[in-house]
Amino acid sequence: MLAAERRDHLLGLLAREGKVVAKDVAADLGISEDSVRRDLRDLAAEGLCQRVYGGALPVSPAVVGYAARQSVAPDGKRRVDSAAAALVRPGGTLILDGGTTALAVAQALPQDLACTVITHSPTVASALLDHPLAELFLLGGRIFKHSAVACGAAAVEAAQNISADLCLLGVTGVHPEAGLTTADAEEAAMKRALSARAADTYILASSEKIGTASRFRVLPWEKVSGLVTDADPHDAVVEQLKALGLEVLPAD
Amino acid sequence: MLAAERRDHLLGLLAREGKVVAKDVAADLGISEDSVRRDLRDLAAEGLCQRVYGGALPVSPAVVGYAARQSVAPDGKRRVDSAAAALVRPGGTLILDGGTTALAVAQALPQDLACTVITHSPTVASALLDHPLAELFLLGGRIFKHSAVACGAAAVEAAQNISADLCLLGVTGVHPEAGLTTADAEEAAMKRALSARAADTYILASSEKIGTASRFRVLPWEKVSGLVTDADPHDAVVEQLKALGLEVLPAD
DNA sequence: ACAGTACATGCAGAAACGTGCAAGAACAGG
DNA sequence: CCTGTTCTTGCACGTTTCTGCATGTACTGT
Repeated sequence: MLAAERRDHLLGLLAREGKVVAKDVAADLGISEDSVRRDLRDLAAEGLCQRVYGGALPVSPAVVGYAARQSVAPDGKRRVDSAAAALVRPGGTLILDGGTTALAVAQALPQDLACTVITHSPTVASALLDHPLAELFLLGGRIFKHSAVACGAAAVEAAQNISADLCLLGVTGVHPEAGLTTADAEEAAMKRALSARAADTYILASSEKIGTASRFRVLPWEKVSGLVTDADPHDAVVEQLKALGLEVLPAD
Repeated sequence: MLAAERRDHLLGLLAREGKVVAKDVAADLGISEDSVRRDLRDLAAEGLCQRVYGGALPVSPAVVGYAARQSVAPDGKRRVDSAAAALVRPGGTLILDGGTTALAVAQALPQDLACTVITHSPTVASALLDHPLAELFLLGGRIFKHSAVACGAAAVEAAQNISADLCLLGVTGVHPEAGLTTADAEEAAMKRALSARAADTYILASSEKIGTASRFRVLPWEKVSGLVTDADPHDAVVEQLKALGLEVLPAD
């Protein structure tokens, strides 16, 4: 039995039965009470349960959903996505790009945040199906399989009919001179079309993207409001971007 | 054993069993734990799994539940889906509805079948992303979460711009007098719009749907070419449908 | 107040981990 | 066909993490 499994098991018990008794679980799983207690302590530290004498109780349901999702997100991108999710205002409209980082953002949207999400990614849409409050709008078009998003003329046309407060774009390259770049021309055009429909555009860029460039330009810096990244704020490239007047949101 | 094989094996285990224990896999495959760990590390870097102490877990528990649900799909739907998939001709264009049965059809499409699939379901689209030959076109619109498909004016409008050889629709009720019915008016309208764009419309109906009716009429029998079902061909209701001139394709 | 239980902490053995290294396979170029 | 390069794989090593036990403390119910 994996340690992470135990944690899931405990969270499951909390959700299903509304409580956990350390002694019983230890007996059920055939492990020591100490391990159960340690797990519960950790979960409580992350806000996933409320520790009580003898076991643990769930915290408020909305918070659980959110925090539990956080706990299963891969650590690397986790901080970028929650920082990006925090940009979304209650009641606002968000255009969300495709790609793994954007998907992580979708999963990081708090369960108690009511907002409208517009996306051209069936994957992102699927991930948000069980979000209790998010309104979903899907942009159709021909699907580009390698990136799993709708692109092309139809998709760009569909994008013309929407508008939003915020657009979160993933890119493959973030470079001071080359600007924001990606590997496919159609994708680049689609990202441009999405960005044009939002008041503000922020770029999602995990640290390995910083300082690299791909074949096709997506946007010049002037069209971008900011950058969400987990890169070191004192990184040379990041400093250059700040000098360009870009808002850099550190993710930690 | 090829490295790519190992990766597939690991992903398969994750999907089927919901976890991977490095030690066990190493013993099973007769390779070192180091290789397993390296693979898991790589997969985690690509966001395909979550690395934990002792092994790995799927990225999202929801995905597992989903994959597990598929794998234990009742035999009934399985046979309906392959019978329906057989209706698709090489090079043809298929409009595929949303819902679990349609999803099963998507997964039953032979890997060597080149065709175009048009769908308003992000879930179906996601499922076909890894089909090597299928061309995918997504119909956008407001997402109705309970059924996980795009519906409404925008979606209907998007449907006007496409046409296809075959339309496969799932419904919740199949009744000789009431016709084909479903539980939601918007969904019913969307299904009508899809059906209107295809030369032939076939209905996907696992046996429990036969003889029942829901609130909203989707189509009259005249607009339907046939029915794919795993119900007994000599069932009274099925015989009635045949008498109406319907082609009934048995699934076995 | 007292007994019984739950708890935190420290500790030690075991297991898992990351890294560097070397042997071998696969491959490209001559 | 040979050679140099790159990639993969397994092993060894030191490090980190986990787990159960022991100990002393805190809490609960009678």
